[in-house]
Amino acid sequence: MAAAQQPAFLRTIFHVDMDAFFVSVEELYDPSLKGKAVVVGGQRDERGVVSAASYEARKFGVHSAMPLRTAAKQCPHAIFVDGHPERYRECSEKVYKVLGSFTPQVEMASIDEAYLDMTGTERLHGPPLRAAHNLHQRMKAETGLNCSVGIGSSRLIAKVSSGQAKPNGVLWILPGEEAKFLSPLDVREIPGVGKVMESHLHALGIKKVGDLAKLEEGELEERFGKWGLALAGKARGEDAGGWFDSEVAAEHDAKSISHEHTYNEDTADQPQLESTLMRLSEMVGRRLRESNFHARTVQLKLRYKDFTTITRAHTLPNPTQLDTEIFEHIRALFRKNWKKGIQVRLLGVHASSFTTQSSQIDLLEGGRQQRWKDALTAADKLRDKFGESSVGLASGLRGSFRERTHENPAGLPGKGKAK
DNA sequence: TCTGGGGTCCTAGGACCC
DNA sequence: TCTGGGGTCCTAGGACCC
Repeated sequence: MAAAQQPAFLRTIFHVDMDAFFVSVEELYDPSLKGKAVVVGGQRDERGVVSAASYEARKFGVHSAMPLRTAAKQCPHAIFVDGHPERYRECSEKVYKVLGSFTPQVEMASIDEAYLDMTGTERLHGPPLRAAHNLHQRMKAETGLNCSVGIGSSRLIAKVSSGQAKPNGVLWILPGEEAKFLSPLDVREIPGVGKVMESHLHALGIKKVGDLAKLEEGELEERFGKWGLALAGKARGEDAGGWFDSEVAAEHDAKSISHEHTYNEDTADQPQLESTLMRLSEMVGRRLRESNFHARTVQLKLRYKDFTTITRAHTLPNPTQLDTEIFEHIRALFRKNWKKGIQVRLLGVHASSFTTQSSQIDLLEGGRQQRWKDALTAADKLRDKFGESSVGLASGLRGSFRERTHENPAGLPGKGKAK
């Protein structure tokens, strides 16, 4: 019973969503962008998609995930800006600090949105609307950024209402009014309903959340499985199952780490492709070491010119966090699965099935691995100090890496011959 | 339209074990 | 003799989110 999964007490959840976050951060660095059509994510002629668009640009139909070239056609006068992830992370931390001063129960759901469990904070902050308006003001004063706040009795209601409050607004859905609030909205507004689910529902004549709520739970389950059942609960405003059901600010460990690269121009040049895999393996290995994870499974992702995409995984007998080991397996997967001569658009390296320690390695192996780990940790530190380009096991693109790749196929550090 | 990069979760089939 | 089934691990692919 979905209803039985609801907590016995009434919760007050805030969902705080920053308005056009990337664009707003760029405006802090360059105020002349204010009020203009701005597209963040790359230049107008580049391969890539829109990360964020200003409200002015949205008037011309530009939205995130749209190809940059399409955006340029729809809104020729837009200003195109490269993204600056460090800036966004920095601002996100400021946002987190402001939220944390209202309650310790803060969970960043992504770089620009958070859930707050404000249950029982009335004596400190007053009723929800007052708390939300204070928060809203403080956010502007301390970060220079606008946000919208949705308030509800579940994460779902809070999330959907912050969406309805945009831009720069606050919306509180009173307990008991959940179904009434959702009913006139498009099914697409429900988190988890994407393009595919939407068209399935449309095919059944279901356009609004209200149509969904009228349907038998059993029918939804029969048609869409576990998902359909959750959907029935969502139509009533319940956090039906999965992540939505978890407590706000519960700890979640990362489940996977990955890096991928799309070429500006497709290529079938093996040394170039393998050098990219080396670089991606290094990036993944580095992140594993930073979080002290060892991965049991490594996965190659390969996208051809025609966009057909395959993934090939390999599970290791001993978990690893070493660049060279990751690369060794990734390269083997690549050589086994790449159709030689066919142009490649994207490569990716993915690590998962984490353990906190590398399990059971014999002493000799262990000693060798420890020396590797020391060498790599030293390299990580150098990179922190002098930048990404200062240390390369076999990194870089084109020309310069080619010789290195040939003479040092395993990308081994230090002097002497590989092998 | 010509389609990024980083994630999470789900499904489904096959292997293997009991 | 004929016919089981559950559980877990692994892999591949896909929907979805920001």
